[in-house]
Amino acid sequence: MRRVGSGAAGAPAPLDLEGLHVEVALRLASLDQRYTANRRAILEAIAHAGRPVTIPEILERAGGVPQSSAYRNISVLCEARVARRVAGADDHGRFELAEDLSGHHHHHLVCWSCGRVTDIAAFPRLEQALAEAARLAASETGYEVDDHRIDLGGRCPACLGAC
Amino acid sequence: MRRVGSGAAGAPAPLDLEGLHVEVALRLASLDQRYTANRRAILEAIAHAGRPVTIPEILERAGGVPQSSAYRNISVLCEARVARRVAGADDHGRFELAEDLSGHHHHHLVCWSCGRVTDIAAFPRLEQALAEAARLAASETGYEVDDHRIDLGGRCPACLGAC
DNA sequence: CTCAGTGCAAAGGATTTGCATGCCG
DNA sequence: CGGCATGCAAATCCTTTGCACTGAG
Repeated sequence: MRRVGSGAAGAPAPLDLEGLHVEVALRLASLDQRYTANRRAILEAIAHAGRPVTIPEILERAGGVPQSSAYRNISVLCEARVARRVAGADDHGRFELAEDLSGHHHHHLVCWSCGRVTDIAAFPRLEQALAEAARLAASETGYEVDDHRIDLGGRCPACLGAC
Repeated sequence: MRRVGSGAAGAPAPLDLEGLHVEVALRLASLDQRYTANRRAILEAIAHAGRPVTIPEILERAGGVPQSSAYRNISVLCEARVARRVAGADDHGRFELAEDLSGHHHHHLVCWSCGRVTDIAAFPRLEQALAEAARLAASETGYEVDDHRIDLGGRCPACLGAC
């Protein structure tokens, strides 16, 4: 589990767990939701992964949380804008910490062979061009554009090796 | 490589169905696959949609094709690089014609409220910045990057109205 | 005490697969 | 002919839900 693009090994973005929990509790509270042990476990599993994780991965990392609770709580965390659902190569749910909590805007590098997803840092130039494109697209289509996703696709080193 | 159609910017390029079928047959043949009636029906359904469609939508448009055949054939068409799977707001499969067949590189505008996906034209500046980002990401991660996807997210006019 | 959260099990949907048959090459 | 493609049905897999129970406020 490594992050690409920011910080030293192990502790990339200054993830202040304590502050994180406080903020999460706050956001949950605003929806009249509690910050329970299960939710903490799931939140930490996601926060520590450093890349989008699937439900099975969350279950492994959050040990002891039943599947149904994981699904239910992930859903709550997403509603509270604490987590975010992202799509990988396959059509199975992957989740990551909300960007305003993880502290760094990033995009994804997806291996279309094994489905692995790696975070990559955002590029200012890219963001700028994208913002412009979003404005134009919004005015052309009438959509209210408030988010974007950039995924690069390819094959990861492991899959390249297994060629 | 061939390009089908000659459309001006904005309007969907008029699809040359005949040439399209020839090219598709060719790509299938290279995988020792036949271009059967079902596959034609599915291909045309996708080609005419002008935006990523779900399996149910394909079934409607391709009338008479059984679900299992649709799934199996979509899979084959994707392997043959004739179709492409794209992810929408939910985690259900959406498919579109390969870009080198539809003739215009584009991105997607996804409504996270109703799941609708609208094609939007690509922006040169964005593509350029993206290419640069891809190069850098590849060298940092060891991935072989050969594809990208940009999705803008927001709410479509209909959903904005239903607010 | 009350209500949100929990956990189990069963339900639901989408997607995949086994198998006998049909059709193209 | 031989093998790929087909259709149907059954199997799988991921995800959601119903319901009774537990725990925090």
